[in-house]
Amino acid sequence: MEHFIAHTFLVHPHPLECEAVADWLRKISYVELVGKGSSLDHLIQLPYLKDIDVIVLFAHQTENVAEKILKIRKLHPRLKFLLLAPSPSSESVREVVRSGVSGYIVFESELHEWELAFRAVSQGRVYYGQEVMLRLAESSVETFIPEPIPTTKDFLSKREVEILRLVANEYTTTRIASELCISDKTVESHRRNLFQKLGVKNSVGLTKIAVRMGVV
Amino acid sequence: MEHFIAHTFLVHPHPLECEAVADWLRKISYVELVGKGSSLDHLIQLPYLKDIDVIVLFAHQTENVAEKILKIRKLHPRLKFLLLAPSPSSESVREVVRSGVSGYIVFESELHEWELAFRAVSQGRVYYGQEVMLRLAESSVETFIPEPIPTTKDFLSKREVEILRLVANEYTTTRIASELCISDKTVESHRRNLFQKLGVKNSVGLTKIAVRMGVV
DNA sequence: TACAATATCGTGGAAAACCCTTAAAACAAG
DNA sequence: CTTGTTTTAAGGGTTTTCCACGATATTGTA
Repeated sequence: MEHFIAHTFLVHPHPLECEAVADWLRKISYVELVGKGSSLDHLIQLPYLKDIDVIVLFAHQTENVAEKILKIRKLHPRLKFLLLAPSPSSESVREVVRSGVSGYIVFESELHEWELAFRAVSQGRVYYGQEVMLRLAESSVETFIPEPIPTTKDFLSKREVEILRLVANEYTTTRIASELCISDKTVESHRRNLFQKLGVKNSVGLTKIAVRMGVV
Repeated sequence: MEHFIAHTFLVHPHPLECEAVADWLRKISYVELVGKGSSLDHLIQLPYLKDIDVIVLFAHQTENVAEKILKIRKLHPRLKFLLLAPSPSSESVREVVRSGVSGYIVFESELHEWELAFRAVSQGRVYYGQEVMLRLAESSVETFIPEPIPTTKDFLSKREVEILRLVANEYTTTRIASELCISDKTVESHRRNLFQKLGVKNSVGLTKIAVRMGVV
């Protein structure tokens, strides 16, 4: 049982593999595949673009990908991208991440990692594979921390971020309530909504995300 | 009420300030000042060196400090250093941190921050002030993550680290118990010991430390 | 203005976490 | 072989979290 349905669009340059992957995606309970195409260009004139949650993008070279993503994201900032690509170079990884992809893993990733990445992305979090992280680490830290966060923050309301911060600061529900002058029950509601939106099931999960988001 | 007593040695190059700071330290309930000196060199031939928990080190220039610390730590790896120093340069910060100081804050830090740093260090965690972190971020990431961790891990037993990992992975007590084939009560014991050792009061706190330690 | 998202507050109940105390076996180090 | 730490465990509590159902007011925006 999943708490969410991700309306997903698949981009894969090889028709056969595109089809195969599409079928495979359709079998996943929380994925609703709304379309597929061989390149990002086909995507732009789609009428139902704004109903899409996640774009799963297979790219064999990351040359112009970053700017295309940037262009699309400018029109539809809520769109999330999960990029599957070859092991990146330190130079390319930077601009790709800055373009605002929410997830970035290499082709060689295990199914398990794919799952993790997809769930993270479709729930508004970010996920970078080990190889990507390594390259990012070689590049400057400054460009790496701030960029991917906004997606997540936009996804949460102001109040929710506030609650998230306090939860991750070891405040109890009661304490948060009195701090914000609202009812315990309201705090619980927010907390529950956070669970749902972030796809975790308790405060420990929230805390890890809060750390990753940098709200603590 | 504190859960710990930190046997502390103070190093300050200026006699007057050394005396003043020493007195100030003595007033703190969980500090037991076991000695003071004007330089690290005085420290090496101390007979009771291995009964010391924390060395609070005021250093106006960080030139040779790193190697001195390294030398001392080689003989007494359990010794923790809290370094008070001027705002560091990107070059110096790296080697200082690599020398294994557990805490590093600037002279200008507020009392509040001093307290945080001291508690962290004496409990085997690490604490770097904002300024230090910034400089570290400018330097490479790789050199920054791994070094300070071992102190913390030494401080925890193997089993405790294991429990910590599972807690931070959103496992419930019952789940952990069945995973490790031990009683719920045992898991609770470990969890409580972790609270005590790490100076936090719930699993959210543990989680944050686990993330910092890199066990998740 | 109507619709969606957000923020608010509730009941009731089950599960998990947390607190205090005690203590025995296993083990390493001195 | 004693001493300290780790790992194990239990009884008997309180508090907090989490879940499953609501419900109403506010706000922003198409």
